[in-house]
Amino acid sequence: MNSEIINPLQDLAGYNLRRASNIIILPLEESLRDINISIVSATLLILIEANPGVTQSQLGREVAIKSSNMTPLVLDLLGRELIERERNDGRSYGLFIAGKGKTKLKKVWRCILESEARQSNQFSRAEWKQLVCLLQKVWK
Amino acid sequence: MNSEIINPLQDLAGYNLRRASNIIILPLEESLRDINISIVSATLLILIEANPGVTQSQLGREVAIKSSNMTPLVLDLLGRELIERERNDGRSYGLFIAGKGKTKLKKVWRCILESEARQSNQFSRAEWKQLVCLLQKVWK
DNA sequence: TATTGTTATACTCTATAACTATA
DNA sequence: TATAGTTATAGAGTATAACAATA
Repeated sequence: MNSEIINPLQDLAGYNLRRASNIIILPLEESLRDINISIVSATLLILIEANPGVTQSQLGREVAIKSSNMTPLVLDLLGRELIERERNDGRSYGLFIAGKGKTKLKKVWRCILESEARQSNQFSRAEWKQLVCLLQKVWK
Repeated sequence: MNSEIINPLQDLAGYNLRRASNIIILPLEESLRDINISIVSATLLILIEANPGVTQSQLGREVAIKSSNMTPLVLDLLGRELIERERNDGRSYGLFIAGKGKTKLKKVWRCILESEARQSNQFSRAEWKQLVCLLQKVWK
């Protein structure tokens, strides 16, 4: 059966945001899976590279991950030698990209930029820019 | 510590879609929680009302829920007497809104329209319409 | 007293596989 | 052989509470 059904949600921004988000995120998650990293861990690597010495709690605030959930994520990245950490003081660490992490990041960025390109080429450059601009206005 | 960190993802459409989606969905989920229903179940109620007699598999195709995950959702709605179902043939059911479901749907729609209004009033009507239009172009 | 990080735990959402019965 | 629905199970992702060490 392929009959379409009526969807009263289809003109709501919230619903369309969710669908559009999924249509971009899910294939990206799949291509990241091929290089053996989750989208969350990939995000952490990118933020650590851009902010050498960042702490777990700073990362958590930026991407809305609670400290109790951050711990296993960071331990996993440490165990895979993608990042390193140094004591700042008695209670916090500074996080840094390790050698293997730099290699992984190149692959991560390739996946992300391919994902972005895949979507954006059905839009004019002006449309794409405005989409990003409107989205930022929604959440900022 | 409140120092902002650098985020190289902030101009990517995928990242902004996810952030924007969350900023709308999370408060909506909270207001739906107050009336004791999840966003997924609320979506199902709305689709069942708009398509009386719809089957579980049709619903699943529309909102990308696998049949194995649909079963407990439908059983829950049946158990709470929000929907009813009738045998179509030996293997499928038609789903219908029950009396309690109609009452629940009024509350659900109030939550959804409030959520939509909360967000849209920082945009001009033209901007909002274009946002929805661009989002539909992303996923359709 | 507030902050950083850890541990343990639970709940939701989603994914897979094996199954039944029906078309 | 394909479809509709069920069951069981496992994995993410996220939530809370309690805790130790430190500022």
